[in-house]
Formats: sequence, structure tokens, C-alpha cells
Amino acid sequence: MVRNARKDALENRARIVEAARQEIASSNTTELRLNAIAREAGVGQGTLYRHFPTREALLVEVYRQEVDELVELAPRLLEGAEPVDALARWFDRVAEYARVKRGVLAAVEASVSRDLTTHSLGPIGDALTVLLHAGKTAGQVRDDVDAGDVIILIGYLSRLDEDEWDRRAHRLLRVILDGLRHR
Amino acid sequence: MVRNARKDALENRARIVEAARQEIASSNTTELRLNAIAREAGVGQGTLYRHFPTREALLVEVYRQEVDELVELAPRLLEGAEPVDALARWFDRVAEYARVKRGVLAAVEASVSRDLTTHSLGPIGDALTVLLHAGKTAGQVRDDVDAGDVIILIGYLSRLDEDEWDRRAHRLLRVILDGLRHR
DNA sequence: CGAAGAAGCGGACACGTGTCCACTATATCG
DNA sequence: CGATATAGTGGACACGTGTCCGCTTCTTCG
Repeated sequence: MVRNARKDALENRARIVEAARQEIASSNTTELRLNAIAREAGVGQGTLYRHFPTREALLVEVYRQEVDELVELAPRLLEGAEPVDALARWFDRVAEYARVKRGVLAAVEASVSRDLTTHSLGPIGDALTVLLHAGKTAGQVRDDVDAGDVIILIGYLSRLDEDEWDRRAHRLLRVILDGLRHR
Repeated sequence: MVRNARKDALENRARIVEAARQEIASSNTTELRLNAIAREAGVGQGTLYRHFPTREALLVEVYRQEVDELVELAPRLLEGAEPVDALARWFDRVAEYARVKRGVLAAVEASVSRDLTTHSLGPIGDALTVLLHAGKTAGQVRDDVDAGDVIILIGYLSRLDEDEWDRRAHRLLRVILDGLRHR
């Protein structure tokens, strides 16, 4: 991360992420007991919190691969489809992740909304910005929304219970998409 | 609440609600330290939790008046306006409450989404159902949404930071409204 | 009215979170 | 290479939550 990081610091960091990954994999639940992870990683609480100030920061790291995939998917979709359709497909992919790896969206949402004001939306926000911009340029997406707005709106995905998912997740994404359309 | 309630139980219940109300009034924050309220009300933790199993249950009680107002507003709006416009105005009113009395919507949202499956959406959900039904009948609102959907979508209001409010709250309500429109 | 049983009470407890700070290991520089 | 400043460590702690259960108080019924 930083230039002159200490060797043990990096090791600890890696060990924490690994412990978190395993914890998530084994318990397949959204819950994450931070202190348990610290224990499993063989570090103190303080160490964990210094490396990852918030639970979300840790989740972002754990799901980095998934996040990266979403990010690089956006421009690819734009090449092969109308902007609004690209957005729709991107939504579908987000939903897929949100369903299987519940932590992904929760992490993104929380970390983004934390500094919505700072205009730094993180990688996911940037990907969304690209999609929205294309949509606006093509006159398919309303002009008065930004990536932050959309992340706020689709945030419900991370709060949906498993048993409501099938009935609501995709339908509500379509409602939001229609709301985003230029009229 | 129940028929044969014990006198002291009712007193305690009232005292808890009163303590909560004061706590909210004085600290004007969304936070609510349940144990502090129990202490102020002069009851044990157990007592508080028996009367109000969840933090939301307590908030609903605290904001009962506001909730009632929202409920009886819905049919009144329908008398004087097109269904979609009534819905829009009702949204505005919800936003107003969500801004000033942050707890209202948080409570409603949480308590509703807790038993979305049981088809009991609570009073607010019922009010919304009326609005949506009128809109669908008039062909102004899409047929494939229910009150639960809408509550989920507008739930972002209770999560918006004060400083993002002005920029996003109403705009996003309009986006949602557009998404709900029949097309 | 007094006994009995049920409804309600309340505080101790187990657990998780996040902070703080005295200590330790590491990188750097003379 | 050894001194030293400092980044990094880890665990104790203060706090909040929610549960559990032995005890108390109310109500009811003979």
C-alpha cells in the first residue's frame, strides 16, 4: 500500500485478509466477527483495526477480485450494447454478486456512502460513472443522476433477506433502471 | 396492548417510551442507547427488551403520532389529486419526516422489512398499498410493485447523511417515482 | 381476606466492538 | 554494525447489546 511498509506489517495484513476469507468461506454468512478474525490471524485487535479501520475496508479487500471484475466489465458491456442495456446487464451482474457474495455490495455501498461527499466513489463508482455518462450522451439516461445516487439506490440489495430475494431483487432493479431512463 | 395487562407493566411501558422520547429530543441524534433509556426509565434491561423486543419497536412507539399522520394522509391526498401526484406528495411528506425525525422512517423500514414475508406491512405499508392501488387502477403506476417494494426503495432516506440530504433526497424520490410509473 | 400461581421485573452475564497506549521490532543512518 | 527514532503491535478496557433466570409483585379466585 504505502511505500516504506514494514515487512511484518505486510505479513500481518495478508494474514488478516486470509483469515477473513476463510471465515467467510466456512461460515457462509454475512456476519464477520472481527475479534475472532484477529485471533485466527494471530494478531491483536489493534492491529486489525489499524489495517482496516472499518469492517467494510476489510470486506473490500477480501472481495477485491470480484470488485475488479465488476469494474472492468463496464466498458466491455458498452462496446456491445446500447448504453441503457449495458447498464441493465451490469446491474444484473451486480445482483449476482450481491446474492452469492453478500459482502461485496455491502462493502462497496458502505465505503462509498461514507465519502459520498468527497467525490471519491471508489472503483465501482468510477465504473458506474462511465456507464451513466454513455447513457446520458446517448440520451437514454436522465442527466440529473450520478454514480453515488445509483449506488445508494441499489444498496437495498445488500439488505434483502435470502427469502425475499427471488421475488424482489431483479424486479426492483428494473424499477430503478426505468427511473434512471431519460424521459 | 393486551387485555389483562398488569398495572405496573403499563406504567413501565409508558415510562420507557417517555424516557426514549426525551433522550431523542435532548440528544437530537439517531443513536439511542437502550441501556441508558432503561436506566432513566428506572427499569431493568430485561423489562425494556420485553416491552420492545427490537430497537425499532421502541421507535415505532415513540413516533406513533407521526406514523398515524402519514397513514391518514394517504386517502386524503387521493381525494384531491391524480394518484401519481398523490403518491408524489406522500413521498414528499415522508421525506420531510425522514429528515426531521430521522427515527420515523428507520423504524418503519426496519419493522416492515423484518416481516416482509408475513405480508403484514404495518400501518405505513397499508397506506402505501392504498396509494399504489389507486395508481394502478388509473393506469399510472406499474402493476408489478407492492408496498413492500416501495418501502425498500425509499429506505435510503433513513441512511442519508445530513449533508447529502439536500442534494439527493428529493431527486432520488423522483427517480423512484418515475420508476414506479406505468409505461 | 389470604393463598397461589402467573405475569412481570431487573440485573448479571456473555459477547462483540472499537479505542488507547505502553511496549517491541524494524528500517535507516552515521 | 550498532544506535535510534518510529512504525507497528497486541491486549486490556470501556461501552453497548441482547438473553437468561431467580425473585417479586400483581391479580384472581376460593
